[in-house]
Amino acid sequence: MSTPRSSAIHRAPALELNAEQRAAVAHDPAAGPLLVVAGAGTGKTAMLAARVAWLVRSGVELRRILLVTFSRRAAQEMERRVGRLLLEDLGAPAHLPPPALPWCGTFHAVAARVLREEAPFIGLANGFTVLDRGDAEDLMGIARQRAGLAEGDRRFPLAATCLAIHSRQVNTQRPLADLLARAWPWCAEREADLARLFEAYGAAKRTQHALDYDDLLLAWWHLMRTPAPAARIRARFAHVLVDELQDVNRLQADLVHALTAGGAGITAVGDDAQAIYAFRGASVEHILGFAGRCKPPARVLRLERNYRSTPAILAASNALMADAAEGFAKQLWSRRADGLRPRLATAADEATQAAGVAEAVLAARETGLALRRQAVLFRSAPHAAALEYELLRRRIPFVKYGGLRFFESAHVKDVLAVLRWADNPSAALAAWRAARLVPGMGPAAARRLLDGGGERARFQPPRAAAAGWRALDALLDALRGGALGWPGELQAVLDWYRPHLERLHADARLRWADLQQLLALASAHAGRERFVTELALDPPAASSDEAGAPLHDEDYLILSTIHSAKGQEWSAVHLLNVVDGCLPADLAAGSAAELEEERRLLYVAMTRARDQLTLWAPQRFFVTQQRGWGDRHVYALPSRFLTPAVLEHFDLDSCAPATAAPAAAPAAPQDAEDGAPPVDLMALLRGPA
DNA sequence: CGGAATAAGCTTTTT
DNA sequence: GCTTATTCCG
Repeated sequence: MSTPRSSAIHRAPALELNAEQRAAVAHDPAAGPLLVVAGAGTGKTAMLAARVAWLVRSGVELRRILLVTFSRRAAQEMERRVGRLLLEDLGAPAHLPPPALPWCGTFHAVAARVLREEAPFIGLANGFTVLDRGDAEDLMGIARQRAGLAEGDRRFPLAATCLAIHSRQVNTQRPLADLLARAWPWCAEREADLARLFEAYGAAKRTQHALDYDDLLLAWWHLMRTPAPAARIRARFAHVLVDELQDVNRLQADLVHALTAGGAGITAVGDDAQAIYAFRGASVEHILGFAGRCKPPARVLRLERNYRSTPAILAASNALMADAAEGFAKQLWSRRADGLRPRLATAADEATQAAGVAEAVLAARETGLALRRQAVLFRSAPHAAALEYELLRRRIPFVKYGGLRFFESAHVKDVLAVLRWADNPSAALAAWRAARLVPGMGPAAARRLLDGGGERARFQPPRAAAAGWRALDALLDALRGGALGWPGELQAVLDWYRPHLERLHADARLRWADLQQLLALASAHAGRERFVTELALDPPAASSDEAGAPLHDEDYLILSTIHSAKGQEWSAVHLLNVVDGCLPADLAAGSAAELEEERRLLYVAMTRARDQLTLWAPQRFFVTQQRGWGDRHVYALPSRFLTPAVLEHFDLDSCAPATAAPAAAPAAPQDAEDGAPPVDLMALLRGPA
């Protein structure tokens, strides 16, 4: 494995901006809106932060600046950077707490805040709850069952699919029939039923005063079309800065324009080459057409000097995008020293790939490159399964972003449901979930409870459930009593839940450990109410992120889906499964547009690397995930995006099969011996794989 | 009515 | 492997 050169590590200058960046930072808002097309690694975040600081310096109050970012992670980063710049401006010592950006967050988080303030004016319950995706799915599932759609000889799409269709419809504002024909052709004949189901779903949300993610945007949008509140909101923000404009959907784009008159005071930033959220209703047309939609048309500036990657990595990335269809033409360049050529490593199979990555990561660490400055990226979460196993076996600590989340596991949801129910007695979903944990309480009894408005006092449990019900009832009373304190309340729920956990799950021990983590996480929050609401909008991004707080003192490797890696950078990047079927993904290779998005995904992944980039291509796969193939393996070809013109920029080599490791083969369960550290196989089996 | 056992379909990416 | 529907038994 090649070694990194420590001298090759550069930081984008935080204070010195280049001419293009300076022009963007100091663009006079009075001269009209501004669009900055900023390529990967061109110091976009530094520029945005500097612009906020510049606005403040020119007399704008912080609370009149709205900064919409794509993820909560990006919002925090922005807050940190702006804070630092403002402190410098003040000449204040760096250890002082930086000033907070009061209006900085995702579209959804900002929407929730705006709606809370405006709720009384638009007939929305002030204490509305926000449904996370799991909640929304459950609710859709209940509506689906109630509507009787599940019966009969024809299958009806699953709750999750229904929700996806509904969400797409809301976010693109297009007719249902259109969407079905395009993306879910096998559901087309159920159009009428789906429409009926969505009605019922909407009604259920209304009676519960609950908003799902899409409703947050939709309600905000309606608000902006109502003169009085719209005027109030517009008056509140003098400047609107929008990051990642290429990943905005129709509703969000409309919101951006609605927030200002003709685009006055808008600064939008994005890169059409990094658009990777079409599946969520995003479309590049919003960035491509942005300037023209503003009155007067927005000024367009480009940032093309890359501060992040070596020319060797940039050349490969540029070559990849040279094959792409249209967009803003740009060619990234860098003044860094050439650096190592990117590497394309072929491996016999995924286990060999995993071993190769682990060895490369360790070798780099030996040369002084900390684990957290390296990352392993992949298209979808299961691709990392073999690697996770290998890292556990070798005791290499890691944190994984994306994929199945901690808060989506059944046991965590159970516990949270009890807390939510205590928090809001009319939270039907929470009650529905929590009540059925009591043995003897089935769907019929739970429905009876809900039909009675969820009122516990007047509910008669089935005789078999009497004792269990009394315990739950007492627990809820205790939670509402407020004498337990926080996180004592959670502790009480856990004590109550433990026997149920053991009754319901064979792997109760592991799940119990998760719940202990939940407890650790909870102590960082102020109280039950805050914990429950904050969790719906901002669940920790990684499975062991905040939950595994002790890990933060140590060094650990980053594993992340490409989507979750957006806006991040690492010195060394490994990209797994750069193979047809994985990248591009089978499911996404249907249309030319989808294929282009897969190409951009590869581009995003490659441009995360500062100094070293390795693409991996295993040749043989055990296809457990695909239907019809059973346990057989399949031979894969390198990704179709690796054309000869692209490969010119790579060094090719093949990774020998793992040396001493029959252990690495996923099909061999007999390797618990040989002095290797005990591996938590169950954790893996329970994981996203 | 409740619940265990069985059968069958379904699996990307995220706020 | 997961969820969901169905079947059968107490």
